[in-house]
Parts: sequence; structure tokens; C-alpha cells
Amino acid sequence: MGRSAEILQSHGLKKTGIRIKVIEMLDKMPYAVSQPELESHLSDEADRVTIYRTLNTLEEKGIVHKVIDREGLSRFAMCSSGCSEHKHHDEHLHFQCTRCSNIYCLSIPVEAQFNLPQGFEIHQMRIYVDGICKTCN
Amino acid sequence: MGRSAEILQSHGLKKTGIRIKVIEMLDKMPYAVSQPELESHLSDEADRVTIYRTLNTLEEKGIVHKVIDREGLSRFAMCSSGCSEHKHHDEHLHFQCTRCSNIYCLSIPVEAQFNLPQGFEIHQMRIYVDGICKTCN
DNA sequence: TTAAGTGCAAAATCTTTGCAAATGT
DNA sequence: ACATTTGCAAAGATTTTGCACTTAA
Repeated sequence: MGRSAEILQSHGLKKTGIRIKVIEMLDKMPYAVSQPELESHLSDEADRVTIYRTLNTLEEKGIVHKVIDREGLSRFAMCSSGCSEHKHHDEHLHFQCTRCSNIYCLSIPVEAQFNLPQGFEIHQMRIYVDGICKTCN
Repeated sequence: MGRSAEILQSHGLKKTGIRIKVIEMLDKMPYAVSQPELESHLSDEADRVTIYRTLNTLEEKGIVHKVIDREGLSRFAMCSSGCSEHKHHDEHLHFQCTRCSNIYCLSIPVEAQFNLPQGFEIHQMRIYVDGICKTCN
């Protein structure tokens, strides 16, 4: 059984053709993929609505995570280990290239320091970096 | 002449009623305001389309800046000094409350350290913090 | 006076929902 | 067999565009 099928099975999801193809694509891509990108790769095999539903399901189960880009559009990437159904461990750094717009989820250690004003309580931090990616550079 | 009118004049924009009202509202609010919020405050005085166009114009001129929230929706806040027509100095910290969803643009010093992989070049960093704001706490 | 701004209608995107048909287990 | 998933159509939500009318300078 392939890695995609294993992932689905271990999360209690049916191993359908579309889910496997979506996971395989996200697994292969070094950056977060938008729904339109997925759609154009799967256009003859899957309906747009099914792709939306697949992505939502995979996100709910902690298999992929959604990254909102600079423009407010959703992009999806495989979760690193540490995500589960109800908690996304999503403290890595998101790098969006200003040239190709691709978002790379970089698993690098980040240290950040700041003092929130009185009364503010932090739960989670998300860091976005804009710049030029290794492919465009 | 009021502060809003002065801002418009100094950026070479006509001082229209709607623009003044939008700036006054953003100026008053301690957090970033969404288009729907503005719309409900101005519904009898301005068309939805005009609000969109006003916000875009003000953003282009460096008067307000747009913050994309967790859900990918746009919210707008007055720019701190340091923004100009072509460059938004937007390195402050964005705090979004998980309870009321309001986004506070906090002008506090932030120190962040990380090493990007070879070939990645940073231009700008954006930090988003999720948690509980001072009003909900 | 006249270039810019506004309102209305309509379109373009992106995303979700309802329901019947198809599919995985 | 049966609950889940899929496809299609339709609706929602957000944002943009076209064009005639209005307004600030």
C-alpha cells in the first residue's frame, strides 16, 4: 500500500482515488499548493467541489494544513508530523516568494521576542516572510 | 480643517465625504476594521462598491494598510508613520483575538532570529499572533 | 469646467450547500 | 448493504468592472 493510502487509512478515511491523488501531489510539491493548481492538475479526474471537500477533510484530520497567502488565498501543504485532528502544530515559518508567489513551509527553528501589552495573551504565533525563493533567485 | 481632510489633502486626494468618514472611523478604532464593518456603519451614506474603492485608494496612497486575517479576509487600519505610496512599512505585529476576531496592529519592538535555507532571500517579515485580546480577557 | 469620485447593475472569483448517483469497506 | 464520497447544479460570499451621473477643486 502506498504512502498516501496509508495516511488515509491511519486517519480513518476511505481510500478514494481523488484523495490519494491530492495527497500524492501535495507530498511531491516542495511548496504549498492552491486549489486552482490542484484543480488544473486533476481537472479531468475530479470536480472542483470534490477538491474543496477533499482539502477540508484532509485539513480537519490533520493531514494537510492551510496557509493563507499575502492575497488572502488558501494554499495547502502536507502537515509535518505533530499535527492531529484537533491541533495543528503550525509554528513553522511560511516563506512566500514575491516573484513566483509560491509558499514554502520551512521547518527551521525560529526564536522571536516581544512583549505584548498588558492584557494580551498569546496562544500561537505565525511568521510569514516575503522575499525571493531559491528557485527564483 | 480636520485631521482626516488634512491626510487626504497631503496625499493629493479629493476631500470627499466618504473618504473622510472612512478615515475617521479607522482612526477611531483601536483595531483593524473589515469592509463589512465599515459598510454597516456607512450603509446609508455610501455604496458598498465605493467603500471598496475608497479602501483601495487609501491603501495605494499609503494611508491605510490591509491586514489579511486568519480566515483570509481583509481588514484595514491606519498606517503608522513611515508608509508612503510605494512602500508600506508594515513590520509591526498583528494580533488577532481568537474570541472576538479583532486584529490589533501592535507597534512593539520585535526581535526574530532564524536562518533561511541557502538561496532564500528575505525582504520583509510579518508576524501574526493569535490569542486573547485585552478586551476579551 | 473638468478630471475624479460615486452609485447602480452586472460580472468575476472563490467557496459552500443540497441532493441523487456512485463507490469503498 | 450501508454509510461515505462524488458530481452536478445552484446558491453565497467577497471583490471587481462598466458606465452614466455627480461633485470637488
